Amino acid sequence: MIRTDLTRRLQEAVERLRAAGKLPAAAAECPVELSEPPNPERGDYATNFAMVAAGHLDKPPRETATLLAERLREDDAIESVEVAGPGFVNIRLKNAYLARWAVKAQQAGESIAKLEKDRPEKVLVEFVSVNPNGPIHLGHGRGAAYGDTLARILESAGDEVGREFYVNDGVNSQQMQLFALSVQAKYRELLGLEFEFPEEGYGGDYVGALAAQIRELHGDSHAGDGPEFFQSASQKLMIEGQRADLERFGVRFDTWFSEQALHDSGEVNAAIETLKQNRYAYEEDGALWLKSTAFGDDKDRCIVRSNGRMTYIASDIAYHKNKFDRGFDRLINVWGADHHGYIARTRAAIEALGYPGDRFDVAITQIVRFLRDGKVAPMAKRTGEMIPLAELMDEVGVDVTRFFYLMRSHDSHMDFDIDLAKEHSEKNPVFYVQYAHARICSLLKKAEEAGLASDPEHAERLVHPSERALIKKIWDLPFEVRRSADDREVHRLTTYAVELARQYHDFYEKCRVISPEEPERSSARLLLCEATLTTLRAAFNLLGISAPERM
RNA sequence: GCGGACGUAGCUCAGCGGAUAGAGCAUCAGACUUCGGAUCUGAGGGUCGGGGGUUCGAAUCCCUUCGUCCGCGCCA
Repeated sequence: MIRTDLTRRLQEAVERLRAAGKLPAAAAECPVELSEPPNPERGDYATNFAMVAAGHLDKPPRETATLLAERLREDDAIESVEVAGPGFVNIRLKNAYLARWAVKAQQAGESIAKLEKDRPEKVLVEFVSVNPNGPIHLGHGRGAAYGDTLARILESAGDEVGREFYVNDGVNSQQMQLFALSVQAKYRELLGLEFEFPEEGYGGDYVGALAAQIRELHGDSHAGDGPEFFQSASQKLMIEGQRADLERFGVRFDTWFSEQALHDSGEVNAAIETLKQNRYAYEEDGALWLKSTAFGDDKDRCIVRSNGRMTYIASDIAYHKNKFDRGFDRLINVWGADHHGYIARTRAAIEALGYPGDRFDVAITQIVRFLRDGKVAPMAKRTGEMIPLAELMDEVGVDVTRFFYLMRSHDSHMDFDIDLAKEHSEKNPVFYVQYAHARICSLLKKAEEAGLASDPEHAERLVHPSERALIKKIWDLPFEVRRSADDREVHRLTTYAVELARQYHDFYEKCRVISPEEPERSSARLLLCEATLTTLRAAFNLLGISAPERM
């Protein structure tokens, strides 16, 4: 990409200055960083090398900057260089150099977002993992959108990525038993039998609908069955529904990993044995405890209750062991902020089993506050007060919903104004971005009708400031992919998409593309349009939104 | 009380060590009888919650204080 090529040129310039004795040996230690001047009139790129180096080199920044600038002027990619401010070196690139990058972008197509990695990692992203006792609702949407896009970005950045949904289907689970009892009560109610709805049970409308569905599938003969039947039957239906909603949301998992399978295979018991052998499990008050305090947790955690039943932690321990044993180099768990307190104990368990805790990362998505009619709208499965994700997809569409979640940093609290999302959906930035795509499609069609086509031979006709800015912006995509992958900051891609669209609209206003009287310039501009089109598509792909040709 | 996240334009949010702090929405004023006006141009609007520090330089890092939110189960 342009930035890496230019950085290499800067490094070479520093190296040559050092070899010529104009800079001390310590110069090699200083990183060369590329930034952009505040105003494009000052140059295409800038470096603060001289200022960073000042501390190491014992040389005034402007002096170093001047030396560097002189050397850079000899570079065949560089048009001009100026030293500015406290010691910035501003660089203007040659038109011909940028034109070559326009051609490369057009040739690369959507693969412009793909990066090569020297040592690709095998990464497992576990996300959503909603309990099978209710539909996917708006509260889950953020983790779904974030986790999925993170997986797409990591793949694009060169890693091998698995996506996994952990299904809490354990028969030990108190929550699931309570849910099963709630369904059972509704089922009996449907049959006109006596029923006892559990205290604190699941009261949402969907629970009644679920009971009716079970009745339809399995008949009326289960009134006497225990909660096992109802848990198993409801789980199956809930998971099917979750899977369908998520697929519609553009989220597909490689594996749906069953918690109960860990118990059935004996992996949970085996993991507990290992912990005992490693002396990180001990008995007290008739229960079995994980000595997680040995790894920095606040308190030890119960693995097996005094009544002999296992806690969710027991299966969690076996689960993370299982992930590592499947050969993953890195585990990324996407959790909501309400699970923040579980990081320490999970990492402790991993280390107690002898696995590397630093290979376990948790990305926390902050709580979303939903507003409706100007009031906070609760999102609670227990009471059924919630808005299903499917409902929002019905009303505003998948693209708007996904983009909305992805626009904000996963790490910041956000307000989701449901009314605003519905009423002003046309003003959502996603349309701005998609419009750029549709506009190019229609333009290319028109050009074809006029007998004009792109041609790399004339790329050097791209000299207008808007054309130059667009080429640079296009080549920022791989750069943003790299940064987003490294920092797990997925929302940068939405910002990028808006910026790329803006740059295109700007170009479109200022540079007439189809002009038969200037066929060479037209073909150069068409090439740039094609490069923008595929780059937009690459970005949309990462965000999981569609690329409409007409709107 | 302890731990964590967050306080940036009227609203929703970017920026997270660099040169005059940005965008969208909202408000106001404009654009070639249009290669799609779902676009573009401009204006107003800010003690970056408050206070200390670190350094050539802080919205960004550290400390402190106030405010909001989330955790702190032999629930998942």
